[in-house]
Amino acid sequence: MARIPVAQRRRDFIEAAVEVIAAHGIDGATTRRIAEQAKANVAMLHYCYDSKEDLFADVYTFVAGKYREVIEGSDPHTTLPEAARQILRGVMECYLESPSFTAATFELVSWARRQHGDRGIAVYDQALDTVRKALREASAGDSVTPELIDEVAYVLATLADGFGVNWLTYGDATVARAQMEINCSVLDTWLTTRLAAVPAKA
Amino acid sequence: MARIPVAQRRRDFIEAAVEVIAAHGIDGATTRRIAEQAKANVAMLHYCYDSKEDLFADVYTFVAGKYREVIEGSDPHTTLPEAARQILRGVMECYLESPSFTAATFELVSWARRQHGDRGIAVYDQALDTVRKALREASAGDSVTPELIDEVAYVLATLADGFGVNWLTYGDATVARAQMEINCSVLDTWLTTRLAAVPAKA
DNA sequence: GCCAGTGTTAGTCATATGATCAAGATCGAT
DNA sequence: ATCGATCTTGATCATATGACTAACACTGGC
Repeated sequence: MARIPVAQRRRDFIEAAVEVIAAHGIDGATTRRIAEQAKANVAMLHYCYDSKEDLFADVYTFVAGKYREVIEGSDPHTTLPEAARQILRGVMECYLESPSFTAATFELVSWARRQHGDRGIAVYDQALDTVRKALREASAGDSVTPELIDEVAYVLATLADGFGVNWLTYGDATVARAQMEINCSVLDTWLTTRLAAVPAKA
Repeated sequence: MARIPVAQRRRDFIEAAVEVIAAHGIDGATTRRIAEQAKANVAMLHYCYDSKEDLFADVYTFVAGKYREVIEGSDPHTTLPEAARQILRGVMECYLESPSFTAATFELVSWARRQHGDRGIAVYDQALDTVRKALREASAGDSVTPELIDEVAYVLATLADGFGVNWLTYGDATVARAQMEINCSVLDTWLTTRLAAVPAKA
């Protein structure tokens, strides 16, 4: 009987939950399945968490945290277009790296829309906000309008989401890599044109 | 007691199913809920359809049909960029017009990924294929490589999917309209640059 | 008044769920 | 070696919900 401290067990359950949500959807993510995935047992799950809800709360913060990590990971001392590029690439790379994370996130957001519960929308919202903040910091010098920041953030989200849906649907990493490049070039061409339209608006 | 012929009833059930799938996900789309939404009862559903599966089959073809309709709706005698523009706008307009259809489609595709069952992926696949065909027809004269067609089709899908996710998540039609315009301009700038790179490749 | 198509009520049966418990196993400090 | 705290387990509960059905009731044309 391998004795594992509760803290580690909790982490295991969170990871397992992500995996199960990716594979079976939120509704299919039952305590039994999660326990099995975590190589534990239903009673163990309730030993670590009072309820399924409690576990899921941890899953939300885990997912949100990973987004923050990836988005803030880009170096802050750069230009707006460079920051945008890095964020988009970072997120897509992260999706590519972990299909389960990607799928779980999409399930979460989709589930949040159905329920009125705002936790899942919060994930999307927080991520977008982090993006905006990062973009704002990168373009600190060249007074850029908040509207433009919003626009860039939205385009980033769109390209990342579109990439995610396609990658999840087809599941072919080679194809996905190619499409990652396409998305980057789409962002690039649009950004140059868009920024040229508002040139160094002092 | 309003007597309604079976054919009409079937149509009602299909529409009801779309609504329920949008609101509760595929797993939450139970016969009870669908029947209730269709202002009928479970037994009536089984009077029109042998099984839930049978009804769902009709739902798939309904959704796939709507995509084909929208995509092929654009007039065929035009240029590649114009066709691309029209398709993207058409699809986004269609999403905007019917959130339930949009949500149901995304649920379907997501569900298809989870199951191994290919029916949902088929919807995505068919739609992409229809797009490719439409683009090919539009650019019939100016010998365009199949690779370029694929690329444009993918970008269209990405922008449409990204739009869909955002629109579903926030549900604000005013915002969505603005973002529709942004997506169109993204497509435009990218397409011009992309096509300029391969100028009239005779 | 009959009969085929249409509509309803009230169930059956099977399965899966989240949650909990009592009992045991293991460990670390004393 | 012992003892309390920490982990682990299989079994069980109460309940909800699912798809599907059987048997009966209404309607309207003939």
